[in-house]
Amino acid sequence: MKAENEHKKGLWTREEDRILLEYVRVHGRGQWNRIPKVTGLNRCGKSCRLRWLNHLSPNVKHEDFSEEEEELIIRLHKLLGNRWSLIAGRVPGRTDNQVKNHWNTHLCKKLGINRIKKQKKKGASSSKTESSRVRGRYKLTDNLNIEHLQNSTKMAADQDPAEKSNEDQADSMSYLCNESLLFPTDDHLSLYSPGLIEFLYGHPLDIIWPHN
DNA sequence: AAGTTGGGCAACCGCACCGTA
DNA sequence: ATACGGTGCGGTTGCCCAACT
Repeated sequence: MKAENEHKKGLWTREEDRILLEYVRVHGRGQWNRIPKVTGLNRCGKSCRLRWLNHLSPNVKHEDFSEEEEELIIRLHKLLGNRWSLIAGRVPGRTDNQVKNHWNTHLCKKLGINRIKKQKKKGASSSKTESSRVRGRYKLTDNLNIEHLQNSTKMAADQDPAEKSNEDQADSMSYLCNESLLFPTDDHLSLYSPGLIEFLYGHPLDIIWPHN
């Protein structure tokens, strides 16, 4: 029998939260698998990590999504698809789980997107391993080619804005992201054309554009 | 009032990646 | 080269609760 099966599952109690918070306060983040041994908390490391990232971290916002956040998520989803962690990375204070849930429960409805209805009973997981296996993986360091990104976005920026719509630029970026290129951090935002930034954020950003 | 249904969200699962010994 | 532990990710499940019958 695997040890993981001995760990408690389900919703977290206040006391469990308190123990986990105390652990992180003393030891910092990481080494999640040590938590059961160190604290006696009957949760597996993965569960502890998830609880911290999604709920206990001081960086997590717990209030409802604002209109601005929803608009940003919709724009980012148009660009990136279901890359929830990438999307969440550009929505301050929101986790990938929050973004994913909000998209599936609210935004799909708002946008009139049909989702596959969730299967209520067991036996619905047959496609899970398949979807996990087939899913194209990406990671920040995978095929990272800043020069390629720079050239591509510069090409987009060099075009007459009147001739190239933001949606076209978004399509270009979608292609780049599908090619596993990095969706830029704040440090790399300046690689984007002003038009694309405005498309993503709904308003211009105060950025110095190196290729202007 | 009791039972049923469906939405919302927290949490789990399985897989992939990364670093290191 | 490879085995292994730790971590990250997206899809899915299951619980809770309000609305409905």
